[in-house]
This record gives sequence, C-alpha cells and structure tokens, in this order.
Amino acid sequence: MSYTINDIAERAGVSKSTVSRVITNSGYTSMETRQKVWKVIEELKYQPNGLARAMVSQQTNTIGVIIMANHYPVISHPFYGKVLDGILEAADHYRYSVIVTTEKEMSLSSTEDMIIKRVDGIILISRLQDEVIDFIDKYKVPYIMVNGTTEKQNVINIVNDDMQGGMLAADHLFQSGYRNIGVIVGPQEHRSHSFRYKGFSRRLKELGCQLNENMVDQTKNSKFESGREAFLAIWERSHNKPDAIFATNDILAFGAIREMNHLGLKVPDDIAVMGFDNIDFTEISTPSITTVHIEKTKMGYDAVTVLEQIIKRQEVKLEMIEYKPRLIERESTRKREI
Amino acid sequence: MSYTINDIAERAGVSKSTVSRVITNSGYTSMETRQKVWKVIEELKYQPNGLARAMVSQQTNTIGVIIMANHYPVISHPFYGKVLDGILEAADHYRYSVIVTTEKEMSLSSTEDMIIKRVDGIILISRLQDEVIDFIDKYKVPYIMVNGTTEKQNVINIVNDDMQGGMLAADHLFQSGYRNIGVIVGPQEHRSHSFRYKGFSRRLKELGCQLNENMVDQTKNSKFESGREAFLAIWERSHNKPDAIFATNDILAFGAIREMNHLGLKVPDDIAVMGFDNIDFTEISTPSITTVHIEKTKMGYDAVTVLEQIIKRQEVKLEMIEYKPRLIERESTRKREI
DNA sequence: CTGAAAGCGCTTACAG
DNA sequence: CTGAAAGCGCTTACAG
Repeated sequence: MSYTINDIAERAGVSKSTVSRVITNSGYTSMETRQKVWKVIEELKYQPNGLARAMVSQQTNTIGVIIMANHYPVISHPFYGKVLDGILEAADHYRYSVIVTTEKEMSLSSTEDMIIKRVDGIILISRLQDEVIDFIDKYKVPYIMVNGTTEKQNVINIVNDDMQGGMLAADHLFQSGYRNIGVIVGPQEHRSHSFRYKGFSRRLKELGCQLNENMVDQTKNSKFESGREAFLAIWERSHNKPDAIFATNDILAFGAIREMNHLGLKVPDDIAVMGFDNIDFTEISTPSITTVHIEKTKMGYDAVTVLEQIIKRQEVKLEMIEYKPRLIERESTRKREI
Repeated sequence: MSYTINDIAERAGVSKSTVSRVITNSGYTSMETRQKVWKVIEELKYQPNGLARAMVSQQTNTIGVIIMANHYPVISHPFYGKVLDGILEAADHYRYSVIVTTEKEMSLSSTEDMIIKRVDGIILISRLQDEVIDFIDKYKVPYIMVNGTTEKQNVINIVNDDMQGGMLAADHLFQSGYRNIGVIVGPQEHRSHSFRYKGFSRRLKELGCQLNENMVDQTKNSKFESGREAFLAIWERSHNKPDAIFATNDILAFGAIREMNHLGLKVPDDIAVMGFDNIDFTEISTPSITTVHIEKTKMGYDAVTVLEQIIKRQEVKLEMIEYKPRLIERESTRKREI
C-alpha cells in the first residue's frame, strides 16, 4: 500500500541497507548518498513501517493502560480521566503510544490483547484482580500500578497518602469550629476509602473529638445516590444533628448536599460539607466544595516515568510511591464562630 | 523472550506451517495433530506475536483516536471523555485495540505516529486542523470525524443536531414562562456553539420573543470564568433584568450560576439557568441543571461501527450522521406562573 | 494431511 | 562507504 524502504532504495539507486542506515542515522554513509536518499524520502513522503521495526528491535514503543471497572463509564470518571491525562502527557514526552482498555471483572481479554500486541509495559489502574497481575507476570512484561489495591509483594504502586489526607480533613473541620461531625464512608474494601476514614477518625480522636457511631454511615458503593441515602440515615438517627459532614470522596459529598437541600438545610450556613479527590466539579459547583486534593495527573505522569525506567532496565528504588495530599479550602466549610 | 511458533512446532514434532494452520484453524489438519499442538500451546501459554501477524495480514486490528486540544486536560473533559468511553466499548466489541493521543495545534506528530504504527483507521475528535486531514488522506488511512468542524467534502462527520438542540432549549424556556431571556454564547468558530445559538434565537423569534442585543454575550472560550463574566456583563448592562439564562454549554452555565450566587440571586427562584451537553455534573449539582442531552457515548460507539465498515470496505451511505438531541428538564428552570 | 519456501518491511552484523 | 544475507515471527500458496 504505502512505500517501503525498497521503493526508496530503487529510486535513489542504492541498496536498502544503505537507506536503512541513513534513516536510522547509524553506520557510515557518504554525504552524497544521504542527500539522495533523503530527497526521495521527502518526495514520496515515506513513513517507515513501525511493525517491521518493532519486529527487529523487539520493542514497540507502546505502553498499555488497563483500567479496572465493572461498569461504564470509565474514561469519563473524574478520577481516572485525570490519571489518563497525565499518562498521555508523559507518553507524548517519552515518545510512547498508548493503548487504553477497560477490563471488566474476571476477564483477561484486554490483558491478553496487550501481550499479543507486545506492548513494552503496562499501567494498571484501580483495584485489579490478582489474576491480571499473575497473567502479566507470566509474560514478564514490566508493569506498575496506580491507585491499586493488592496483597502482592514487589508490585510498584503509585498511591495517594490517604491516611494523611483523612487527617488533613479532620484538622480542617475541627479548626473551622465544627464539633459534631458526621462521616459518609465509601466501600471499605477499597484501599483509599478505608485509609481516608482511618486517618480522619484517628486524628479527630487525637483532637479530643470522638466520633459517635450514629454519625458514621458506610455505603455500598461510591455513587451519588449512596451519599444521599447515607446522609439521610445519619440525619434521622442522630440525636445531636451534625454541623458538618466529611465524605470519603467528592461524589458522595455531592449526594449528601442534594439530600441536605431537600431537607431544607443550607450549605454551609446550616451544615458544612467536604469531600475528597478534588474532582473538577468541586471547584465549579456553587457553593464550591472543600476537599482534599490528590495529584491525579501527576500520578499518571510519574507512572509513565517510572515504567520507562523499568523498561530501560534502570534502577528503580521504591516499591510504593506515595503522594502527599493537600487540603483545598472552599466555600462549603466556611469558618464558624466557636 | 516469549515462545514462538517454532518452539511449539519443535515440541509438538511438526512443522511451523502446521502449527500456524491449527492456530488459525485454516487448511487441513488431522485431529491428532491438532490435539498435540494445542496441548503444547496450553503448556507453554503461548501467545502469538501480533506484530508478525500484522506484517503478513496487513492489518493491525488497532484504531487510533486523535483528540484535538490546545491544553490539557483532555481526556477528563466531560464531553470527550464520554465519547471515548463509547469508542472503547465499541472497540472491545469489534475486537480492536485503540491508541489514544492528544494533538496540539499545528502539530502532526501524533498523527504521524498513527501512520507509523499502521493503524487500520482513525477517529478524529473535535476541531481538527485541515492539515491533519490532508496528512491522513495522503496515506489513505480510513478515518471519520466526531463533532468535527471542517470545510472539506467527503468527510464523514458524526455530529449532534445542534440547531435542533437550540430550538428545544428555546421552546422549553418559553413554555416554562420565561420571557426575558439572556444568552451566553460560546466561541462562534465552533460549529456546535454557533448552531446552538442560531437554533435558539431563531426559535425564540418564531415564538414572538425577540432577543434583545443587550441580553446576549459572546465569550472567547467555553470555560467557567467566561460564563461568569458573561453573566455579569448581561446583568449590568440590561435594563430589564433577565429572568432566565441559556448558555451554549454546561460549563458556561455553571460559571453564570456562580456569579448569580455572588449577586445574591437564587436559582431557580430569582432566575432560571440552562446549559447544553448534559455533562454528568448537571445531574448531581444542587440544584440540578436543565440541559440538552447529546448522545456523546453513542456517537463514540457509532464512530467505531462506521469506521469498521469503511475498513472492511462495506458501503457507507451517509456523509453526515446527525444525532437528535433531547431536552433534560431539571430543577434549575422550574416552571413559573405566567 | 504436511512441510519447505517465499514474503511481509525492516535492521544489523559481515564481507568487501 | 556500500551491498548481500540473515533474521525478527508469522501466514500462505505450492508441492508432495
């Protein structure tokens, strides 16, 4: 279909070995030859066949990204989308192409596809099944996890310091004068929700402000409706009504706000709310939502950087790369007179 | 590194031709041979090399997605993310891998990369430069646009019927009793913003409700801050203050809401607001935002379906595939007594 | 039914 | 400095 190195060789009156040498700029070639060859290349708009190159170089300059998700949407998820943005930016920088797939539970099909396509490395996002890791391990493809949950050893995992984030949240609400705090806790089997809650309650206790059991509600998933239901549950069962709510992610917080609105409560005048993740919506929402920022894009970017080092067989020291979260103070937790 | 067809041949005591035949399930092979070969394949967990296959079959089973964007973030964009979700879902169904890239203005680097990687087809998203199209054309790679803006002929473009969407918006606000309507109009060089505005004002005129020039503000981009500024401008310069605002996309609407809040206006009691796109946040925002739904995910899915037909050289009738938008009525435009 | 050969489009030693 | 040959891992006619 398109031109090959042979077409160039023929028209330039040299052998294909020579053409290859000038293209790759390796070995010896005379000035004159180089000019002839480049001229033909420009004329024909020749583009080398990356597949053929990959066959001999044994590398495709392609990395795979597998996002674990049981349901669509995946890419448009306000968290994973950001991570992917960072991955694409870094991949562009390191000159990798990136193949993106979504892996449904219990399936290895997209992982298999990555192996068949001979990607140079793989980035695993979210709570992957251990079978996926076993599978990749078997084919000795370099990989790295982002925001993963796994029991496995020797897996490089890029995560946020969620414990610390939970503590930041507790500090903030306490310092802002809230003392009767309710907590909406996302699914505990997720590493992040679990640590966020742990950090939050621990710190609150240190501050001398014990969490009342009535004021904590666990949700089965991290969706909007669950946040809404959780807030209603807390509101109804509590004797001392909460003056603030901490949700272990932003979406749950938005659910809570909707329910507050339906109960006639104003944010932040009647009740304060804060979330976790710093998804884009928290900033453009009115009122804007206080939250804990996670370096989503940076985590994606760095995942590629580290993966590239592994691919190039450079030393990689760390096993767990933990990012520091940052409190983002906004309107939804305005300071209160104490 | 990994096993090849030769390893299998050797251990099964047959030629590699035979192994190939059993794997591809083509030509004749005896039952006995087949069993022997499959046994070895399972034992070794052999995975064929897709590159080698692609070399001979001249197809990679990979499609490329190029999203035009001048700035990150791209993937996490509430519109493109949804389109990409649909693309991934369809690609999974048709058994394609997908390479995703972001193309910055005036650059052909990622497009070049797609050519080098020999993708079977390309999906172009958003307002691509015509050079990109020329470039792809030259290499005769099948492609298709989603939500594109181009002067070129014979380009299959999957778009939303934005004119119709604008009319739906006008009908809705009018029927809900609003008569003094302000409009925040995104950049007119974008096909979609331009048609949305056109449809809206045309319909409003038909309804006998001429738009006052003071009540329309054009923005230089479609970001939150621009929406905010635009609303303030309208508010300050209008004699009869608006009772409703239509913004040509949701993000602009959110900007307007923030400004309303700062001016002490309540939505929808003091003023109604509606946007366009139906991004996820319109639903979880409090109050929820009335908007016009676009089949973002479906557009992505269908793009792959049509592209696949072109790749397989099947007849493709249409040049422009237009989706019908749908009004989504929510809290931000509650009906008013007339 | 099976194997040897050619070829997909490159790169890389190896002679010359 | 340049060209012929081998090889990357497959598939596909072609003999047998």
